[in-house]
Amino acid sequence: MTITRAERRLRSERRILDAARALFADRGFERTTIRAVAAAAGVDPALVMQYFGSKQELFSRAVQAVPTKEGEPGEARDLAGRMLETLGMKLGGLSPASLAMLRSMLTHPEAADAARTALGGQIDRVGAELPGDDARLRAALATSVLLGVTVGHQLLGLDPLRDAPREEIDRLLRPALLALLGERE
Amino acid sequence: MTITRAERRLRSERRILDAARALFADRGFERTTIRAVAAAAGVDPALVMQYFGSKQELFSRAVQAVPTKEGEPGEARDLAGRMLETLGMKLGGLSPASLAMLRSMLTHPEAADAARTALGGQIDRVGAELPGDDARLRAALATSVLLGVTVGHQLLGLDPLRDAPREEIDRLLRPALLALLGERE
DNA sequence: CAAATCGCTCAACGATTGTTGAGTGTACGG
DNA sequence: CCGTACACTCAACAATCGTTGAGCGATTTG
Repeated sequence: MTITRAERRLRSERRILDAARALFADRGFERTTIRAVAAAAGVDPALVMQYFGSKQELFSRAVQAVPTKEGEPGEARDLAGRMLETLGMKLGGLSPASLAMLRSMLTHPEAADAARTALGGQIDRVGAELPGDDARLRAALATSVLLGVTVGHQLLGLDPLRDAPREEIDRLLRPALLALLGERE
Repeated sequence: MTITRAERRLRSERRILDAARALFADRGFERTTIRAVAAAAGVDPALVMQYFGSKQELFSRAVQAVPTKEGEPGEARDLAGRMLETLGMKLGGLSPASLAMLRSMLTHPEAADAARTALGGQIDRVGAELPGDDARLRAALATSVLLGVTVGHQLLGLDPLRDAPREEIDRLLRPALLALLGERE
């Protein structure tokens, strides 16, 4: 029942990271102040600096995705289904870390780099499974399509998307994705 | 050859607006400082305030789209073609005003409102031309699809999209759009 | 031609921000 | 049980930001 010192530290660090993720996710990098993160974590602003060194470093740490365990429940077999899962169009939605990155990707250079890297990885992975010499372009378009729906749904909150059940979105999106990926499968 | 006083004022106002649009478009609202806008326009920061009242008001004015003349050259007849044109996937790309709005839409509340309004209008317009009771959802998805490609292409600069000629993107995107809009036409 | 008007600049204020260094109290190791 | 180490706070600094009010000089007006 006694809480060791190292444990206290880890606990504080996690509370700060959680608060930072939440704030970064719904206000973006610039509008999120270290003081606000500290307040939300019930901690002094100086402690945040002491643990993470700078606001930028805090952001980087907050955005680092918790390693997704391979072979999750819904595990889809076809490429389109896997893509729909990856970008959170199914199941419970995106992680706070991903949302934080997406929220700032248009206005914060480091977030843009992270987004380019993440999306680039997805593009390469999908492109490798497609035939033809426009495979990469098709993959990039398919990834951008899901990015757009995610942005419209999770970040902008477009009414028709917010109101629609996720399976309905999935159902309408799948044929479009298949058309993009080359009509095969 | 003499420049009247009113003319000088209009000229300065336009230079400020142009500079503001350019800076808002590539750094977003928060990272764009009034001092930077003034410097780019060759003017004192106080003048910007005097003309526009506040940074927010400057942003609103800078984002106001120049009224698009109806019936432009490329004038496409089918719905998919018109959508592709509207979101700048064809021709010369988006206006600086639109880019400025899109750049800030995830992090600046007023820009988000503007984006929701603009995209909502497009959704209504497209949805009105579709049959079925999921018309609005289909329209919202189609609009989000183009939003995603625009974001990936113009704002994030994803390599495969940057390198591809616009007609190629158009060619690959059209079947996907048609699949989303209901397979008709 | 005198006076009012107007485009425009200068200098500064107040608030907020990220960041820092000194200090405090308590768990820890010997 | 004592001294060290460490989690944590307090107070402040320096820079930057949006914003303001006074003032200058040229142009317009009567």
